[in-house]
Amino acid sequence: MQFGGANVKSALATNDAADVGDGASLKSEFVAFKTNRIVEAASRLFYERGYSSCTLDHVAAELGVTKPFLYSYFKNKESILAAICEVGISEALAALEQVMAADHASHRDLLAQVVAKVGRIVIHRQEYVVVYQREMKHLSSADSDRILRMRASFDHQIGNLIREGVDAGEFEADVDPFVSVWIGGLISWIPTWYSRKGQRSAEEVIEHLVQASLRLAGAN
Amino acid sequence: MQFGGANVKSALATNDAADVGDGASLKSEFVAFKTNRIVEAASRLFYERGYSSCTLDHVAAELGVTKPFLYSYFKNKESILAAICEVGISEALAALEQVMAADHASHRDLLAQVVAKVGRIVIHRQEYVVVYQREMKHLSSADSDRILRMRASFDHQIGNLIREGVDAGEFEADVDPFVSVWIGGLISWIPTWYSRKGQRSAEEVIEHLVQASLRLAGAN
DNA sequence: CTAAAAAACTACTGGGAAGTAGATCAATTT
DNA sequence: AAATTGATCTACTTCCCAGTAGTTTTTTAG
Repeated sequence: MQFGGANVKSALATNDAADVGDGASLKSEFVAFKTNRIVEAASRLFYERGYSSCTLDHVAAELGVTKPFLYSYFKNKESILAAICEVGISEALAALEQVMAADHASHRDLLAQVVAKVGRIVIHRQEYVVVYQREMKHLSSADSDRILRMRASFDHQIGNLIREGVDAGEFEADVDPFVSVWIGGLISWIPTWYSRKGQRSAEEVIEHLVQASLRLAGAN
Repeated sequence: MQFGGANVKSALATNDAADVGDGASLKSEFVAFKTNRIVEAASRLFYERGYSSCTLDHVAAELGVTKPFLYSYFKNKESILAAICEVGISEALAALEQVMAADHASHRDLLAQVVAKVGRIVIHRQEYVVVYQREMKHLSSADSDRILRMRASFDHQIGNLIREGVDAGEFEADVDPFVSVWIGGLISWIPTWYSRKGQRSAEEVIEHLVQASLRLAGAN
C-alpha cells in the first residue's frame, strides 16, 4: 500500500483496473490516484523550492491535507523523491523500447524517433526531470541503484544504436564515442531552459532537437 | 571586509597586491586567502551534500575552524553561495571578452576558441558550476540579478557571434535561433557527467566539444 | 614586557521540520 | 441504529541548524 523503497511500478503509470474484485480494484485506484496527486504536488514544490528546503507541511498544504496523510501513502520524504525521480527515466526507457521493437527503419530514423519521443517526455515531465537531476544525491542507495540501472540500460541501448548506425555507414565514424553523450546533453538540458510560457512551442523545440542530434551524429 | 551582497569582485580573482601601504595590502591578502579557502571548501561540500543539507558547521569542520570564523568573512550562508555561483560565469565572461578583443580571426575560429576556453573553465570549476546550476534559486534577489546580468551578457555576445557568422556565410543559416542554445547545453552539461577520475582526459573532451559545436553550427 | 586591538572560539537561543501516538471523523456492515 | 473498520487529523517530541553574545587567545604597538 505504501510507496516505499523497492516498490517498482511507476507512480504515474495508469493503473490496471481489473485485479481481483471490483471493490479491491476500485480501492487501489483510489490509492493510486492519491499517490499520484502527492507526487505531482511534491514535484512542483521540490522544483520551485528545492527538496531540502521544501517541507512536507508545504506539500500537504498544497493538497489541502495534513502531513500524516502523506505518511499513510509514503514511507518517508525520501520515497516521495524516489517516486518523482523514477517518472522521467521510466517513461523514456519505455519510449525507447517501443521504438526499438518496431525496428523496420534505418538507424537514422530510429535515432530521430527516439530523440523526438524522449524530447517530448522531458518537456512534458520538465519538473520531474529537473528534480531528478538536482536531487538525485538525496536518494537512498536502494532507490538510487534502481534508477541508475534504468539509466544505464537507456544509455547502453542508445550507445548500441549509434554504433550500429556507424557500422551501417549512416553516421560518421569519427565521432563515435562521444555522440551519445552530446545528444544526451542536448536532451537533458532542455528542461532547464525551456519554458511553457515562452515563445517557442514544444514541437518547434523537438524539431530543432532532432535536427541537431542528426547533425551531431553526422547523418545529413 | 565581509563578503556580502553587492561585493562584486570575484572571490577567486588574484588580489592586486599594492594598494595603500605594505601592511594594509598584506592584511587584505590574508583576508582574500581565507575567503578563498572558505569558498573552495564550501563549493566542495555544497556539491556533495547540497546547499540546504550542508551546514556551516560542516564547512567550518572541513577547514578546521568554527562557525563564527565564517561569519567574520561572510555576512551569512547565502553570501557564500553567491561567491560560489559567481566564479564560473565571471571567468567564462572574462574568457569570452578576451577572445573577442583579439578578433583577427574567422567567426568559425572565434567560436572554436570561445567554446574551448569556456569548456576548460567549466571542467576546471566543475563543482562551482554544478552548485550554481542546482542552487541558483537560493540566492537573494540582489545576488541573483547581478549573476543573471553576467549570464545575459554572455548569452547575448554568443548570439551575436553566431548571427554574424551566419551573415558571413561561415555557419549554416537554417539553424540560427537555436544553435547557441544547443551549444550552451553541451557546455553546461559537461560538469554533470565528466569525472576527473574517468578515462577521458579533459583535453580530449574539449576537442570533441569543439568539433560538436562546429557541427551544430554547420561550420564544416 | 605590557596594553590595546584584532581574531577566533565557547556556549547559547530561537525557530523550524521530520516523523509519530493517539484522537476523531466517516463509511460500511450487521 | 450500533459497532466495526479505515482514513485523516491534532498535538506533540526530538533533533538540527542559522545566527549571536560574550569570552579567550593571539597579534600588534608602544
